Order: sequence, then structure tokens, then C-alpha cells
Amino acid sequence: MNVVTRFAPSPTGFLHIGGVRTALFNLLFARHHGGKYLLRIEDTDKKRAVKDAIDAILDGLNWLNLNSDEKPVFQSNNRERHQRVATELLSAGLAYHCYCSQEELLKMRENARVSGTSRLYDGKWRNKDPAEAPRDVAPVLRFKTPTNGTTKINDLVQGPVNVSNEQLDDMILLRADGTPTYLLSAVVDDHDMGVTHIIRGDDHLTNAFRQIQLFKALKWDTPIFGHIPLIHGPEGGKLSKRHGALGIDHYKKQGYLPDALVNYLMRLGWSHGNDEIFTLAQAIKWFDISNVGKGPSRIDFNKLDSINSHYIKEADDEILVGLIKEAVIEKLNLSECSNIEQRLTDAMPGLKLRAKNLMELIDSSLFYFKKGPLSFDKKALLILDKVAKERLKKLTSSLEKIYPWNPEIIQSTLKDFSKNEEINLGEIAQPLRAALTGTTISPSIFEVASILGKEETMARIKDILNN
RNA sequence: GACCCCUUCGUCUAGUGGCCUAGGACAUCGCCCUUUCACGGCGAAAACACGGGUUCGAGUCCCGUAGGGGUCACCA
Repeated sequence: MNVVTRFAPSPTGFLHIGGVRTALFNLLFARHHGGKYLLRIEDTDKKRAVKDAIDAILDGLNWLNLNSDEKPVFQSNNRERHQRVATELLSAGLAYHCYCSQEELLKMRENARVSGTSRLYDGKWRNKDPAEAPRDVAPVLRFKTPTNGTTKINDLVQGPVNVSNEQLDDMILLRADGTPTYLLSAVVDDHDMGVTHIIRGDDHLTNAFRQIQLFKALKWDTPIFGHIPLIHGPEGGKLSKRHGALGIDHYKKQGYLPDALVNYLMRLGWSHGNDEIFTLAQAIKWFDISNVGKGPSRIDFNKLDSINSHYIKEADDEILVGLIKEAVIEKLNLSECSNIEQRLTDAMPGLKLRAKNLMELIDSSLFYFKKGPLSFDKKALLILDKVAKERLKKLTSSLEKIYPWNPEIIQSTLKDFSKNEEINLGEIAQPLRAALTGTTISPSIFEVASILGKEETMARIKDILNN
């Protein structure tokens, strides 16, 4: 079978993490089977569809390298086609006009609740003579759902699920203004796009039963469904804004690497044995939808951070420099010069070992570029006491003699110094770190001094001694 | 409320009836490395929701119970 999948987000808000994972699984499944992965923007609700949201979806997928194999389909462009299909259903006797008012529907719903059924519409106009239709009411078009039997799906993820047709009421195909509803549009588009496998969040599971009725009525092949569980927040509840339900652009702003985010999301709800770190290409080879878990999984920022720091460590220094350079320049209000790029590149191996995300990477690199005198944090000030300053003063003459100025010689100089002074290496290394970086945390202080250069190193020490 | 789905360490998960004395990863704790913080290495603690079956044997199959979730619009 030639597999075709699609990701079909509605552009009503932003592209969130759950949507991304749905897109990812659709891509993984299609590519694994050598098929196509398509994107369809479900923008039929003109009131809510926003151009910004469409851009957010496109930008987000692009950033994550999850672009669809063909140009996105905009559902709103197919409206007339959807309407024609609805009309066909009407003339085939498979749909009918319903003239119920909102008040009537509300009452039916109440009745249904009281009598304990999920069949909300009672079928009032299903068998009425169209001649009884009120003149002044624009009708909706409803589908004649079979009243007996059961609808079965053999879900790729959830397994066999059956629902009695009695539970299904007559869904609206066309609104009173003639526009098609989601249930109809999605079915027609899936058919027209040749979609063979519908992989989506399991909040759509109940929709599958209604949509199957439409596929059958239209005598179209019914796609195979795979309903993947939703992602929950860290506390197990619905994903909230406080807990991860942010646009994917926020993850970008927070300094997550796209590959890391994709790796984390692939591993959330799907597994390949005990593998934790793997590329999209590997996952495509391995992907088997039967290994997608049935239960919802919680987002875990600790693990995301851990994977992100792994990817940062593995990333090429030049790439990381490119990603943070602008921000460093902006934060310190520096004027652009090649020196910044060079120094960042030199410092990157030490810096990237300690960063969970790009924000930390940026912040931890700033001291390399600050113009003296530095500002010092509490711990640094505590270290830079009288004794420490005395030692630094003594150290300067040793440092002056160093040539060439490189980490190894700086290290041996400090070691010799501590030996001569009969102190621990830390008793001179920590004051030096505080003097050069303004903090007590940094990469190897020999490396730091080396990258700063002799002149800058001496200048920063002098700043301390003069205060 | 009705219908449907789900349930292995705190979290993500491995597990497809004997390989399970339940494995890995994140987080936590301890030790080692070390000029700091990290990284890295080693180790510890930590789970089959509960109750019944089926079977020689059950985390794995079946049935209940409890808990969690989803859906129930002229939204998608």
C-alpha cells in the first residue's frame, strides 16, 4: 500500500507540543513506509483562523525540520467541493434538512442528559415531510446516521474499539449559512488527498465513528486510524499554559535545539527498546506504530533539559557560535567585530559543557566580553578578601613572565605559585576566577585566562587590586 | 450523567505467558575525578493500582473494583 498521512492542525491558537508530536508521528509513519506526509491547515472557521497562527504552524514545523512532503492544503479552498458532496448526500436520501431552533436543540440536550444518553439530537426532522418546513428558517443539513448496528474501528494504537450506532446522533454537514462543518470537510479532504492512515490525538477517537459513517455513505475507502494519547502536564492534568502548552516558538526562545526537542518528543509515548538518544533518520528506520503507548504521558522538563544539554555538547562550536552571537552582542551592546566570533569559538568547548540551553550558554559567555571593571556576585566578593588580593598581587609578577600565553603554562605557573606559597591550588585559582569572571563558576580558569589574553587578564587583576 | 479509552519506579519507558531476583533513561542521594561549577565514572534508593479468575507458571490473558483521561457545538 502506498501510505499517505497528514497532520491537520486548526490555526486557532499556536502550534503546541502535542501538535508537534502528532506531526512527528505522521511523518515517522509515512517515511518508514516510504509514503507521503502531508499538511492540511483546517481553516474553515473563518472567525477564528488567524494568519499569525498559520504562520506559527508553518514556521514551527520548518524550525523543527518537519516540513510536509507537499505544499500545505488549505481546507477553506475546498469549501465548494465539500458543499457539493453534501448536496449529493441529500439527493441520495442520506441527509436531510433540519429546521430546529437553538432553543429546541438546547431542550433536546437537556432531555438527553436526563435520560442518560449521548444521542443529543432526537431526529425530529429526520422523517418529517419537507413540506412542513417553516419558510423563515434557514435549515442545517444533517446526515442520516444508521440507527442500528455498531461501528467498529481497529485502531493502530488503541486496538479494536466498538461503538453502538445508537450512540451516534445525526451530525450537521452544512451549517445554516451553507458552510461545511469539520466532520464533513475532514472526510472529503482526507479522501481527496488520498490519505490512507489518519494519525491524530485520541481526543478525536469519538469523531472517527461519525467519520466512518460518512466514508461508508459515500462509498469511499475508509482510512486506517491511529489515535495517539495526549500529552499531559507535569502534574498529570491537561497541558496548561503554565505547564508546557506554549507555542513552539517559546521553546525556541528558551534556547532549546530543534533536534533535542524532536528527540524528546519522539521518545514521549514511543520507544525503541532502551534507546534514548537518536536522530530522526534512525527513528524513521525503527518506527513501528505498535510501539506507541496507549496511555497519556506527562511532559518532563528535566528530561527535556537533559536531552537538550546533550545536544548542545554534541553540537559543532561554529554552529553554536552562530546561534548565540547576535544575542551576546545585543546583551552587552557591543559593536560587531570579528574578535567576538573568534573569542566565542575559542571559549565554546568549555562553555557548552555547562549549558542546559542556549540562554545559559549566552549568559555564561558574557564575562568574556564585559568591559572592566567587572561587577562581582556575592560569592566572588567573599573570595576576594584581603589575603586573596595579596596573593593575586604576588601572582602578577609570575604571570607577567609567562610566554607563550597558553593554558598549560598558565596552569603550571599557578601550580608552582601555590607550591611556593604553601597553599592549595584552589586558594589562588578561585581568587583568580573571581577576579577574571566576577563569579565563582566558569570553565577551567587556565582556559579562561588564556582566552582572555595576557593583557586583559592583567587588566582585570589590576582592577581588583585598585579597589 | 452517557459513551469510549487508559493504568510498570516521582517522570518517560523496556517487557508481546517461563530469559523478571522486573531492565534503561531523567530527576534524587552517596562516592570517585577535580581549582569552582559542570562533564564523566561507579553505586544506592525507587514501580507491575487493587481484588478475583485462567494456567504447571501472569507484569504479560480474562472479569470486576478503584483511579486517571477523552468526547458529548450550526469549534476544529
